[in-house]
Amino acid sequence: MTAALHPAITLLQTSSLASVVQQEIERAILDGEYACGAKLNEAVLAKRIGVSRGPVREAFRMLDEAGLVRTEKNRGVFVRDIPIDEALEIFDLRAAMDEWIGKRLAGCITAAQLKQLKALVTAMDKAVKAHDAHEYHVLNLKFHDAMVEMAGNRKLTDIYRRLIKELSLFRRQNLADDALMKIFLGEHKQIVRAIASRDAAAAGRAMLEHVMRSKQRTMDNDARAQLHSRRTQQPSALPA
Amino acid sequence: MTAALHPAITLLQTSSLASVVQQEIERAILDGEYACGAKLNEAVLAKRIGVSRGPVREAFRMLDEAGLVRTEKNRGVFVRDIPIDEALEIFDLRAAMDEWIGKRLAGCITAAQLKQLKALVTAMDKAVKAHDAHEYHVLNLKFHDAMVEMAGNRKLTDIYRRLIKELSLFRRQNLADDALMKIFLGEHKQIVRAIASRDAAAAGRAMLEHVMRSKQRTMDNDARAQLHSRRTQQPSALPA
DNA sequence: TGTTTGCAGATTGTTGACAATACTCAACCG
DNA sequence: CGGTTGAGTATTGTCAACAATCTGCAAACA
Repeated sequence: MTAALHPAITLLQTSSLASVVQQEIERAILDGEYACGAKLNEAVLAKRIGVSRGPVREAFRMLDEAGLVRTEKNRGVFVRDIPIDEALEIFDLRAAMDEWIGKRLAGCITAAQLKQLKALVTAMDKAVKAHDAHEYHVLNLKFHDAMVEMAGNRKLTDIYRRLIKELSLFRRQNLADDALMKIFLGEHKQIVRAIASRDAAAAGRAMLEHVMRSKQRTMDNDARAQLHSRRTQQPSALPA
Repeated sequence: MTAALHPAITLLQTSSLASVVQQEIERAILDGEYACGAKLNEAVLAKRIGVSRGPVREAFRMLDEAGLVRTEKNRGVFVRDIPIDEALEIFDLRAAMDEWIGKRLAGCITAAQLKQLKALVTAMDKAVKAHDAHEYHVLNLKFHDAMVEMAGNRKLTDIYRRLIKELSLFRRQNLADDALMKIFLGEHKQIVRAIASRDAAAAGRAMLEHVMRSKQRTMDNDARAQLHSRRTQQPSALPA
C-alpha cells in the first residue's frame, strides 16, 4: 500500500528543501569547497541551489547545531575554524571512545564482522603499496566507522561521526606520507589481531595508542606550520 | 568602547529571535510542559511567544539536530519519545564517559574543586535527611555537571550535557525514594574519596558502577511499568 | 454494513517583500 | 595627515501571504 518502493517517491516524501540544502552545504564544506572561516552568503547559496532564503536559513541552524558553522547575529554564518586546542581535545575524546570500542569489540565481534575488518586492512595494505594516500585515507575512515558501528551503540555512532566531521574541518587534514601510513597500517593490524584474539585490554590499548599517535602527529604538524608561518610572515604573530 | 557592559545590550546583540524561541521551547520541554510525543504546533507557539512562524521553524531545526524533537515532513514536529533501548545505550555511554572523567579528575583536580564537590555532597546529604527528593535531584545533576566541567574537555562537556537532556526526556525521571537516595549518596561519597586520594582506577570504577546502578534502576522501573500496563490494559500490548 | 470518494478546515512548506543592521568609502573637520 | 561622520549599498532578520499537503467527516456506492 505505501508507496515506499520507488526511491524517488520516498525521497520527496521525507526530505524537505531545508534538509537537502543542509546536505548540500555540508558536502561542500567537507569537500573543502569553502575555506575554514569562509562566509556563507544566504542569497548566493539560495540562488545557486535554486530555492529561496528560508530553507537556507533553516539549513544554517542545523549546521550550526552540528558544529560545522558558526553564526554571528546580523553578520552571517561562517565555516567553523576549529582551533588547535579544540582539535586536541577532540582527539582525547576519540581516544577514549576508541579504547571503549576496542574493548567492546573484543568481547562481541562476530566472525563476519572480523572478516570485514580484515578486508579493509588488506585494502589499506594495497593502497600503501600503491602509494595512494587518498585511497588510504578513505579506507581509514571506513575502517574506524565500521568499528564504531559494530560496537552497537547508535548514540555513540552518531557522536563519533559528528566528531570526525568536525576534525576533518581542522586544517585540511594533511595526508600522511609513506612512512606514516606504514606505521598506522601496522597499528591497524595489531588492533584487528587483538580483537580477533578476544583480548579486551590489548584491543583497548591498541586503539587508544593509535588515536594518540594521530594526535601527536597533528601537534607536530601544527608546531611545524606555526614555526613556518612565523618565519615567513612577521615575527609579531603574537597578541597584537 | 564596546557596549558589552550592560547585560541587556549584549543579549540583544547576540541572541536572535530564533535562539530565544529555541531556548524557550527547550525549557518548556525539559520542564515537562509537553508530554513525550506531543505535537508542537508552529502557529500556536509563534503566537504564544509573540513572533512569526519563521523563527519558530528555525528553532525547530535546532531542537531536531539536538535530538529533543523529531520532524515529520508535512506532519509537524513532535517532542521526542526516547525508547527504552536507546535510553539504556545512553546509560552505557554515560558510564564510559564518567569512568574517564573519574580517572582524569583523580589526576588533575585542584583543592578548590575538590572542596566544591564535597560541598555538593554535603548539600545532598542534607536533602536526603530532609526527604527532599527534588532538591536532591537538582544537586545530583549539579554534582555530575561540575565533574564533567572539571575534567577540562569542552567537547566532552557539550556532549555530556546533550546526553543528560535526552535522558531527562525518558519517562519523566522517577524521583528516587529514600532508600535509593541513600545508596546513591554513599556512592557519591565514595567517588569523592577516590578522587581525593588520587586513585585513578578506583575513581573510574566508582563512577562506572554508579552510572550502571542508575541504568539498572531504570531497567527495573521500566520492567515494572511494562508489567503494570500489560496487566491493566489488554495483554495484547505485543506487536499488533 | 463497510468501503470509498470528495469536500472543507487546518497545518506545514515555501516564497517574496519589508525592516533593521552592518559594511564601504569618500567627504569633512581638527 | 589622521580620524570621524555620513550617505549609499549589501546583507541579514522578520514577517505575512500563498501553495501544497494532511486530517476528519460526511455522503455515495456496492
